[in-house]
Amino acid sequence: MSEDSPIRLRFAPSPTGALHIGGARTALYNWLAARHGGGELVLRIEDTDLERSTPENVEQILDALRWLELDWDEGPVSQASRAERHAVALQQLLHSGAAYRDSATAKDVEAWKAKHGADRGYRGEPVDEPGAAVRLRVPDDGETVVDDLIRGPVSFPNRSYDDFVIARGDGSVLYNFAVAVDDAEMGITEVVRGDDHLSNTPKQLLVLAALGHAPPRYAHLPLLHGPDGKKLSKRHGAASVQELREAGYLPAAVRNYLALLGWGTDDDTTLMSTEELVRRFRVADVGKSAAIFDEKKLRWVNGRFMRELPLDDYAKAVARHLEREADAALRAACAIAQEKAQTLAEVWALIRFLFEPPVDDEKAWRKVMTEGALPALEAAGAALQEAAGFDPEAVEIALSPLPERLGVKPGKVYQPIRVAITGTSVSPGIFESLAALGREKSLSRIDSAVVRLRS
RNA sequence: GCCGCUAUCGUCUAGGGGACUAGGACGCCGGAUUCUCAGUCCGGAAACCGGGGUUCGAAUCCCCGUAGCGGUACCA
Repeated sequence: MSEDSPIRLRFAPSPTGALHIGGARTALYNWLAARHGGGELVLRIEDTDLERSTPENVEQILDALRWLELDWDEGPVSQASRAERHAVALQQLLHSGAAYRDSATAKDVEAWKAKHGADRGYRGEPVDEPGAAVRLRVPDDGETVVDDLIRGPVSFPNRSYDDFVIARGDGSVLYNFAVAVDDAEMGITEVVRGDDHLSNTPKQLLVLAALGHAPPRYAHLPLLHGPDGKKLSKRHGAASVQELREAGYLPAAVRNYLALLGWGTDDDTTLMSTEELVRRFRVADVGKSAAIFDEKKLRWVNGRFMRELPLDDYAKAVARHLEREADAALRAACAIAQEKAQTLAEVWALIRFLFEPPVDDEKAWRKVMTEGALPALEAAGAALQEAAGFDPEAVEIALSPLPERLGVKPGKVYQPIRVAITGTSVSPGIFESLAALGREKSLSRIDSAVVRLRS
């Protein structure tokens, strides 16, 4: 392994829909490996599958990568756009005899296997039909070894592989062929991708060998599973990057959490800046077993990142998520809520009362507005009316003598106030909340509550 | 069926023959912070898939089994 020559990696998603969390992690690992090693990252879109590869799907993936703040040095290169290069390589194999045309259908292959045994790959007969599919000749003996950076050498018996199709009858080329050609011609030195490609790698190695190309180094990442141990999918909640964004997670937190899924530091560090991730990440240190995506831990990581954000950045992130202006009012609101939310989506419930009338939470009202509530609110209103100022300290000075004076526990005073000004029983600190609301609105909301209690 | 990968607390992991009475983190449970919720702090329960080897000694190495996952398309 030469550390001296610059490495070149690629992230090569197929645009069949939104970018999945698994795909996002693969992108992240490629990005971290490239940045760590001072190498280059190429973005290649595997769009040789005609129907499913729509421009919308491609845009969705680019969008997700941009949101994650994972940049690339080259591309996006459309694999389909390299069709001419693929055709040249295909001709080369046809001429050398490494590949041949075969008219066998899937059914024929099945029948062949029924006859020859399931442990033996299909071997066809060359035909002289221009419209027949092209298969690569696979040796009957020996084995093909994938020297995996994560798993070590993994060998596959050649005879268990079919002479697989590398080009359709119409001349369009198939995945395992296109990938091998592209990786070689684009000068990729490390292929970091999902485990689901491990069994396909020998085919790519065979193509590379037939073409006379040296193979890149491979690293196959363990797959990501949902909480039920099955492959991650829509039914597991937030399964795509888009959903993560909508759920109010911070890109930096997502990067941190995703990095930890399958990779850990030997000193148990959990929270890391992206710079630290880049500095410490090594593909060879990635674990071998599948990991389960646990949104609870992501929430915790996200909460930590949110609390550490400078107020300005915090307000901007909240504003973007709420699609509002990051104005002074929002900043002030964020200031009292920052310690309490784990996701951007949770912030609004905490600060809503500053922008809209109290919410209608009947349950909270019934629970809090009991006998002692009326006198408490009347006393609070009077005290706030006379308060020397209306910053949190002044509000506290005005209110703190009330519990003792009324002979009740503090909660009996503060909770009714909370419900009166916010409509519900959960909010930021009561003094901060009152101060942020302002004297006028605070008094009028307390008044309204008093009126309602009297009726 | 065939080929392959994987297997430490519920989850993410540390561990690469003796330092392991198996460590950390999330989550969970309990306590504290006497304004809610959250946060923070303290404490607790919780794991080496099973069976054989190798070795003075195995979570660590080997084999078998079991389970999970992946591949096996003229999909990517």
